[in-house]
Amino acid sequence: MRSTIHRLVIASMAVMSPAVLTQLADYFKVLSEVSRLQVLCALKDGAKNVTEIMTETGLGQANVSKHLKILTQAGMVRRQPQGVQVYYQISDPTLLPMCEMVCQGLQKRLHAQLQEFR
Amino acid sequence: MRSTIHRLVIASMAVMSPAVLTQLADYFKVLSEVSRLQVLCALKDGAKNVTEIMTETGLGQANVSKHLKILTQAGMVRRQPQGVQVYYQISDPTLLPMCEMVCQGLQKRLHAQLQEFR
DNA sequence: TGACTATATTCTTTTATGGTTATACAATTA
DNA sequence: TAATTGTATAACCATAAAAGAATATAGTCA
Repeated sequence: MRSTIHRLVIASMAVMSPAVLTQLADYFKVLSEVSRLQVLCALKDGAKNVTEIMTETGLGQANVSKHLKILTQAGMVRRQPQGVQVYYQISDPTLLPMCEMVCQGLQKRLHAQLQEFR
Repeated sequence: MRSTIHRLVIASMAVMSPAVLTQLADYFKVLSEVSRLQVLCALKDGAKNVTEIMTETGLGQANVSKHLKILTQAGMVRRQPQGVQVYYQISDPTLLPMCEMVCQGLQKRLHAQLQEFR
């Protein structure tokens, strides 16, 4: 039997207009690049400035700056200038739980595939 | 104070290898296209064949077929041939709850932005 | 003001992908 | 077997975007 939350989810998906789907797609597109996920991981436990993010991720300066702009515009990170430096931190509280949810799903799927070899 | 689940999530993000990030990015990339979200919405309450999906989404035949292949390879939908027709249905149970979670986040963000005008 | 550092932006190249058209393949029926 | 219907694939074009190099901007200090 389907849980209440599951039925609610289905109901909400039923009424998704093209505009909402576009926003959803845009959100996922931001997360569909390894470099941006690396940047988010670098910010997992607090604010960092651009240089720190560069060294932690190994990405180039222009690259990091561009990705940070995309993440900021998507509302996922918050920008905080401090003198010459600019600190960024994750601002979207649903972001990490969602990534965790997806990872668990991927893990389960691999586990199921593994079972088929036995 | 941070909740337990939040700390667990942070802990798991901390150990994400490039390989895992790549898988995550690939997963999100599949969901980053409006057409594919439309297809998933068309399947929200049960299996449909390709023709039915075409009429519900308004997408072309080749287009739908390609998107369904991508969704299938990503493990999000399951393929079931029935004679000449091929039925597809959502196979990833975390998919709809995750979309719902993101939509609520987007909604909250817009609501907060709206408050700033008052 | 001038020099220096940190970050942002512009430009270019390259690659990836969505959509369409045409074609191929598979299953059913005459 | 031939014809028809449903689905998949191939080839093409157009667009989008990621990465790097060069340049611009902003803040700090001498």
